[in-house]
Amino acid sequence: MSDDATTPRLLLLDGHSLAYRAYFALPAENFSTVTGQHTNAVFGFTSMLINMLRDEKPTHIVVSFDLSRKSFRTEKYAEYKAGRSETPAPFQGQVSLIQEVLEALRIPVVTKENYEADDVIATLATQARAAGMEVIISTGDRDAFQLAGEHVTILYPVRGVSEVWRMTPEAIEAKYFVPPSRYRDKAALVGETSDNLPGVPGVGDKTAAKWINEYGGLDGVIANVDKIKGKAGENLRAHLAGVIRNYDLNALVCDLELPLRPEDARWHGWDREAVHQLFDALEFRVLRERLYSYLEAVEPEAESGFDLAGQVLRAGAVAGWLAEHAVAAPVGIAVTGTFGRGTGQVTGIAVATGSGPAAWFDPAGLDEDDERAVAAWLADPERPKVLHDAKPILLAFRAHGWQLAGVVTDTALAAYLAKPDQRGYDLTDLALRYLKRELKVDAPADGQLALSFDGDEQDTAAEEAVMLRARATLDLADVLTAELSRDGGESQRLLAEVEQPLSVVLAEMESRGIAADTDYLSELETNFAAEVKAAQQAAHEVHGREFNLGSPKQLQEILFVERNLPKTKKIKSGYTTDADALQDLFAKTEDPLLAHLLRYRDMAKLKSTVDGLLKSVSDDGRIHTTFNQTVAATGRLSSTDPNLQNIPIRTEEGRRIRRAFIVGSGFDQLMTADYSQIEMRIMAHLSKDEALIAAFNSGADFHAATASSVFHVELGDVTADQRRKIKAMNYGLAYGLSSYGLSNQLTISNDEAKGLMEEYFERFGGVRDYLQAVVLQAGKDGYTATILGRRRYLPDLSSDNRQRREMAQRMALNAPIQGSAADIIKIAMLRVDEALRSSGLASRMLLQVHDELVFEVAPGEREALEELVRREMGGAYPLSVPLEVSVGHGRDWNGADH
DNA sequence: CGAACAACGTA
DNA sequence: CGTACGTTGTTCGA
Repeated sequence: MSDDATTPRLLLLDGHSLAYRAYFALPAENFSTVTGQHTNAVFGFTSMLINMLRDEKPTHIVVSFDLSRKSFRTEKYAEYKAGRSETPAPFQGQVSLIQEVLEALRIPVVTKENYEADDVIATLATQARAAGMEVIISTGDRDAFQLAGEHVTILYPVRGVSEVWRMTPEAIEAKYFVPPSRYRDKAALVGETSDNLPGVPGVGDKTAAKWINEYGGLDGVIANVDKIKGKAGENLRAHLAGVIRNYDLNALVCDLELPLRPEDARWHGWDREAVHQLFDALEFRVLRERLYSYLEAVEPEAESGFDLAGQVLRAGAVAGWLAEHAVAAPVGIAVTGTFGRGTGQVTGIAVATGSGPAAWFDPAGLDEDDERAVAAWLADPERPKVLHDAKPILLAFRAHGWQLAGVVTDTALAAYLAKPDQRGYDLTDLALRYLKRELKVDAPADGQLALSFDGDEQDTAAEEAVMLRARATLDLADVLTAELSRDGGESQRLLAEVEQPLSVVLAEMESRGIAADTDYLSELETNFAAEVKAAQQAAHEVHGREFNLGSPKQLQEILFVERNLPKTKKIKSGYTTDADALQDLFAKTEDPLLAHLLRYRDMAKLKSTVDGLLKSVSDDGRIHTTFNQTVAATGRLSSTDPNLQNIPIRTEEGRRIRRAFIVGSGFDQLMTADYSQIEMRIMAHLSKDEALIAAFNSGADFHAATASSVFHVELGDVTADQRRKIKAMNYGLAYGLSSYGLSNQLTISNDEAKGLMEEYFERFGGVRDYLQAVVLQAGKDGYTATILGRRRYLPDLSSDNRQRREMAQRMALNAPIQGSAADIIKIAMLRVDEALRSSGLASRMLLQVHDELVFEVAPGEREALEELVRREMGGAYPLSVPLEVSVGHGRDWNGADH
């Protein structure tokens, strides 16, 4: 029953006692800040506390401290705890620091004049038991053992700060031979050196226990004192007064008047910002990580209510409200509406101030003054705003005719930079995680929200919810800004100087879209559909009956059972039928069904791609993708609805789809500009490998140049096969390629692949050293970083599971390279955008495909645009090798290839 | 009807 | 047993 998750668990700590233990367990000279403050006791105490939070999962916590060395016990017996040495100098001041830690963690501290911490703990433990709570007590003072019971456990620190003994009644009885209820009796007889309470000479735990158990407690021992024989008996009679005094003094007081009841000590979590600042000051790096990783894993407990002075503004009231509340201090903005495809419609706008007032208004219900005021406010870069995921909102505002400027924090982008591996960055989730605030309140309970609106009785729950989101966004910005500042400002700069400005550029690109030739797409669709049908019929004919070629399940049955073909690689549901495997099978068996099947797959894929594109053409004849800025853990963008970053290019038939992306009216042609081998260039830069850098600086074909090095042949003598193999290596390196993988891809033996890799690293040893160093460093830091300091956390690097660990290692190899490439093209996009703006060119940027940018060229601007783009892309970031840009022009995306 | 899986397009 | 994505289609269980 004590495991019942609903039973409240109270953790009681003796602050002084634990701090003192920590002080002697950790060498003071190893724990001090730059200012000379010793922190060993603070560190040890906090470490013990975190462990107990983790292991005991208390719902309620109280820490008690002794107020001074004097107490009612010293009044009774002046020698009590006398003889203790003076408090060591390095311990001075650490208790107050511990209290600061507790304050930041929002853990209450209770003290009582004239009593010791143990008495406070005994009182709270007694009250908590009466209230049905589980109690966990941690103290280095053994007197507390008398409190142990079925629902009261003592954690007694031993050896350093990381080990405690769980002193259950059974453990106490096993160690001292008496139950907790007789612990006082035993302690009175044996004495307690640390309290300066001498016991009976020659009497230890065993003798005392024997007497106690024989006579039924200390009372019985005293009553029968004359019956006890021997030297021990004599000593007992000689020291009986001391024993009685000990018994009197070691009683814990269980009925103190305290300012707080156990029920009031429910732990609602911590002040993230305060912890951040305090741990910064204390220089607790590791401890902070431990605390964060534990506390963030805990299911947050939502705040039940939240004060917000919100009002629904009617037409004519908006201008005034904004003038009063949305001026110099940042406000949070949340909107409702529909978004996507480069546009949007806003149906409601909420604005929340940090001080409390919030408002909601309907953008369709504004009078002329309001409309002007809202437009001026939104467009004013000097009136700061905080939004969650500003891009779609910006697009919806634009559709309304409003410009948006002055976005100081986009909390979605901030949360992404803080933890780029998250599934999503939904405001509701973030509010719960970072603010412990529940936003999904359909019908707020009474008194949760003071909402004043004049006039008509109406349901305002929806408006309240949006205002709460606006406020949460504002509050989230503070927390995330603090979070991103932990690395010395690099992340904050990445946010303010790259991601946030980029979101505006992306919004423009989405808004523009790219012109599509729908007639041509329809024609393609018909063509591919016919090919699909032909391949399907041929397949059915060969096999002699109809079946669903699109069903891997049916396919397995047909291939491996009915046609009895050799088994392929195992997958969860049997054996794979993927293209690689079918190719292999065809090479082995020449079964004509396989050829038709492969043809079917190709055509069906192309057809579905064309179908998707046709469906996504907007009324303006253009396709408006959505660039997602918070999805890829490495820092890349992604493209959805439709995905324009995976339009076929490798096969001739696939390339036909690219011809459907055409130059729009009013423009002359499309231009593409892409970085050549940017990832290998980054590899050269980061690894500082002289040979690799030289290969790039030679200006020759990169794969041929590296192949000539590896195979020790002249550049002109590199064979196509040699180049092909080294090209595969070059690309594979950045992915953590194994010799097995390489042999698979090149269809060569594992030994040959191994030899190839050895030869490669023989010539490019710096690359191998770099890759090893990256994984090692990531293991130490817990994260990788790009050239702009974009982090990716990889906790699995220390996983016990080999598969997970090796996966994390490959991610660690790839993330700095792929991510730095993403950094560079993002900078390039910002530079190009700015240069286009300042040069007054009418040409426009339309798409980004990881290392490629697609432009629409305005009449007569071909040369100027090319020059501008080459300059801005090429100079985006200085590497130790040139950033080469290749450019192509054409009427369509295929023709603009190069 | 949504989740999971397989397959496959891109960099 | 090579990284990062998104989309389509099928299958399966709620």
